[in-house]
Amino acid sequence: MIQKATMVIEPIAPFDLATSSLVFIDGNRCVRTYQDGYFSQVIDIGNRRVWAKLTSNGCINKPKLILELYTEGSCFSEEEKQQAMKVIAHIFSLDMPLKPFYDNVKGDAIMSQVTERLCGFKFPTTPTVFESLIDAIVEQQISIKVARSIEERLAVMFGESVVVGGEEFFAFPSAAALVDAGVEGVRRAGLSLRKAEYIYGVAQLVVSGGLDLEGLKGFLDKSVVTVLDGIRGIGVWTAELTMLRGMRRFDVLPADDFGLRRVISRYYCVSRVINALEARQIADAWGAWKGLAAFYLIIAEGKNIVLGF
DNA sequence: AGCCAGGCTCTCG
DNA sequence: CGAGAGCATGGC
Repeated sequence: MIQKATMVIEPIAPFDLATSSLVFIDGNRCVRTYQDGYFSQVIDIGNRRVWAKLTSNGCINKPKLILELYTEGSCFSEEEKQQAMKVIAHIFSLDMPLKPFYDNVKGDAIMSQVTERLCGFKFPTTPTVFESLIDAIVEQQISIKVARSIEERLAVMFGESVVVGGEEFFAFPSAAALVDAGVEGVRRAGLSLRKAEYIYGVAQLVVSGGLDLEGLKGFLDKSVVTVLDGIRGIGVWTAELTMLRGMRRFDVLPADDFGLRRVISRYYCVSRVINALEARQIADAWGAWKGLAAFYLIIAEGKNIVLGF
């Protein structure tokens, strides 16, 4: 018997689900995707997981979202519904106003145009720090498309599943599941032996209690980098991407990122190759939003937005 | 076909 | 120490 619950969420304006979900387009439907106007993935609501489907029923300046939850089992409690809304609000930072960011970049001719064109874009984050950290390791060096297919494979192979109407959906794997998989198991998702070792190592650290990733949220940026950088397989880039996407620290710029430097240079330096230091200097103008701002450029590039002056 | 992608570690010199 | 090879897969 399929259980269904429907809720309405009213995010702080502006918010645009379509732009914010661009990165999920063409994702594996069994894991996480944005298609036909809805975002979907398995989310954890406490004692169980459910399949969540999110659609927009408003406009950018008066956003309204419809969240549907599906599972087979007992019907949803009020508490579970609240938790589900909380997770969705976390993923899309629905409680974070963009206006201060937009106001802050008004003096930047390029960024002000980009934010105007992409008004309501929020860089999606992950429900847990662990998910971001593992994703960031997967994403080291390889293209985003390759990384995503490996991430989807990890979920299908090792994630808990929810069955809805005969269809199986997969959550991001827990640390314990990755430890159970072993280095060889993790490698079979398409990773190099090296990366499989890194991921297994992190999972083992988490399971053993030697690494409290959620606890790092209380640390200063520098301390988080120091802790994570000390773990095998994790460098500054991986630590910074984890802070940005996993801890919603939108002021962090992963300046070592090749693609990010390329897009900054495309919009700010006539495509001249720049190093991490130059990238950080340019990004300083975006203030406490530099990481988020950088992703505005990436989305702008993806949408092939050409700026006029 | 072969090179490159949102890095990092390990090994040489 | 600094430079350079090696890594897995998919897209071009």
